[in-house]
Amino acid sequence: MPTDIPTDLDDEIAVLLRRAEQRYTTGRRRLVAALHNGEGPLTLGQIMAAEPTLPQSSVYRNLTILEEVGIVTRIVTNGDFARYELAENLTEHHHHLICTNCGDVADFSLSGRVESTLDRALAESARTAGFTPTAHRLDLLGTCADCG
Amino acid sequence: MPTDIPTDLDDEIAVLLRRAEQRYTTGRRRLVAALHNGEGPLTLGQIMAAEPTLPQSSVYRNLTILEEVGIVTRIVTNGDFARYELAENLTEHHHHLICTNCGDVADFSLSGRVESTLDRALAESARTAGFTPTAHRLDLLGTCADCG
DNA sequence: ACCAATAATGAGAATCATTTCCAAAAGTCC
DNA sequence: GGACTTTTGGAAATGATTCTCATTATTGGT
Repeated sequence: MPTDIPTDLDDEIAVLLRRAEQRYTTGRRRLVAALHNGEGPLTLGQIMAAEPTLPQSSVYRNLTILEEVGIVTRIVTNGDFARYELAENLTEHHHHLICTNCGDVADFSLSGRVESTLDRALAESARTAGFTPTAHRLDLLGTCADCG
Repeated sequence: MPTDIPTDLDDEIAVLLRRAEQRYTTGRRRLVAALHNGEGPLTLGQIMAAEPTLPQSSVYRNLTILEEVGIVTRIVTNGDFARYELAENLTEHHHHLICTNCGDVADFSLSGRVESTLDRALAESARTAGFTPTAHRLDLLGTCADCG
């Protein structure tokens, strides 16, 4: 479980934090590492399992700060707790497979062709509604491989 | 504010409830009416504003029951509270415009052509991941007309 | 319509993920 | 190194949602 972050990702995060006058402390780096290591967005419990010595209150606080700075995205799928992942600026545009049985969430991507068809259609719908879009979010609900 | 439900919708809901050995009481009908009247998914507060005499605990309890029966869908966009709307079986397939400023949620739809392009692409992604899809969920995030 | 049996209601208490407090520890800058 | 500012961590507070349980409504049989 080497909590490693690629150097360029680490640097990018350092810049974002500095720009917001926030420090890139050891605890925050370990938190980022846990998110980077996980496949798909993680619950608080999963983060704490990966980094058991980080205190809960600090994890919550830092997740909030990292979200404000644009390093972390908080998502609420449907269950009782939130999940956190690195923001798309720092990773790649992707979507989520949400298992309605066990609650687990995995990532997937669509082809660029489908994405742009979608983006065009969404832009059109937004314009009609006088809505200024900044991002979209697409989830597929169903049963994951483990839940058969 | 005539809390009216179209007869066929009302009948359909009655059938779903009876099938689940649940009663279609006055309180539940008023709850359904509030959801039907609202444009877009409503928070508990918005429901209570529309039907101030319904007690909170009953609203919560009935929302849960109606969700289990497949009459209501609970969605959590990102804020601190859940929102509720009539299930798609009873309405029409649609998506949500989520204002990241004021938190309000409005409905919109895509053309059948875009929807089927999307469905095909999603089915393919799901198969690759060994995932059995049952539905998809697509949100557009941004700023609503009111928030300029 | 009336009765017994069963399900739903309502007011408040309990739950639990998340936030907040604040004194102690760490980082920053000169 | 020292003063200053930010972060930390443990524990207490918050607040949306859920549960409890005595009371009330609804149903089906007669």
